[in-house]
Amino acid sequence: RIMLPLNLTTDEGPIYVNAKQYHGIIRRRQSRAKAVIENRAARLRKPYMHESRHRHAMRRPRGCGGRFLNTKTMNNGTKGTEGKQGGDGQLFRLSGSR
Amino acid sequence: ENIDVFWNQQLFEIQNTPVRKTHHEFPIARVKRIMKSDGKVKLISSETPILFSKACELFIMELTLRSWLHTEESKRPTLQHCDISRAIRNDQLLDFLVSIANLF
Amino acid sequence: DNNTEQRAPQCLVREQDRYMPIANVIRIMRRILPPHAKISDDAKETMQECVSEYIAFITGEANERCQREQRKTVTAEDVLWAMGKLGFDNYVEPLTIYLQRYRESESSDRSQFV
DNA sequence: ACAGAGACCGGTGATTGGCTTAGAA
DNA sequence: TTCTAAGCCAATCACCGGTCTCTGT
Repeated sequence: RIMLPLNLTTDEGPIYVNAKQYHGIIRRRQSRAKAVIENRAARLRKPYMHESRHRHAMRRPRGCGGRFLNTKTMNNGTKGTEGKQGGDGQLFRLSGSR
Repeated sequence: ENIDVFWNQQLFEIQNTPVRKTHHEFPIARVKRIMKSDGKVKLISSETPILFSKACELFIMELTLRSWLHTEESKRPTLQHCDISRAIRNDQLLDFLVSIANLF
Repeated sequence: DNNTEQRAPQCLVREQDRYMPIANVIRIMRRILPPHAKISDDAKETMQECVSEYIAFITGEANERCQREQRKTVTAEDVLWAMGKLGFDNYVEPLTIYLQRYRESESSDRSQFV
């Protein structure tokens, strides 16, 4: 086991690593530090990646359990008088399928 | 140990699964892009990302299994971040991940 | 369409360039977990980051061997060699078999085309 | 001659959130 | 006990793989 050079970015104390991986870990650490400096790499993750897919998901019809539902099986009542019962096969949560 | 039977099982699967049609669990183009993120890499053989795709399957399964052992030890049904961190600290093979999975 | 994707100018490198698709990662994780097992969201993201680091770590070692031998192309043999040198001994034999079987299937496909 | 990069294109599976309640705390 | 968060569903569209030309070895 070999001790890694103390990293200033982390408050962690000495870290000992596998001798076989030591040099590779050092190289990767340098490469990542360089990438952070060049690309301003993201520290936090975005809530979603694509605006179009986000809008698609928001616009899709959902069952009363919040699930996306099959639009083909759904369309029974042509009028909007009662949308809840009938075609919606997902009215209740089935037990054991959280 | 659990890990040993895992590797015997995987070796058996690879030897016995017919590779009729080339179906990969991971997109080859993205494996190649991640490899290229290292600016020093110049050319990449066409079969290298295919090999890496299979290697990623094995790696994810091994790390998930090692993490799950700690999940069971804590009597939880949910594998969470701290289980992966414990798995990384538990084996020297995973030392290369200490930088990215910071927790203790 | 392309303009709508430019919302957060925080990072120049997109997540879809740095990580494997998370749905694929989750599918592989569930393959070895018991059916009743659950996975937290940050565990999924952590596994995603670990896989990327796994590729980059081994690629870096393989590429250094290429540079030492004055070659420009990273081959499958370079990757297998790097895995062995970095201590991933369990991966070498199964992946060697896998590579061998892959090459056999590909050469048989090409001989079929006559 | 060979092998991989890059550009193009058409098909397709990864991405995606509201509700319920399991289960982390 | 309180109340956070993971699974569930499937339709769009960004991306993947296949094919081509071009370049370097």
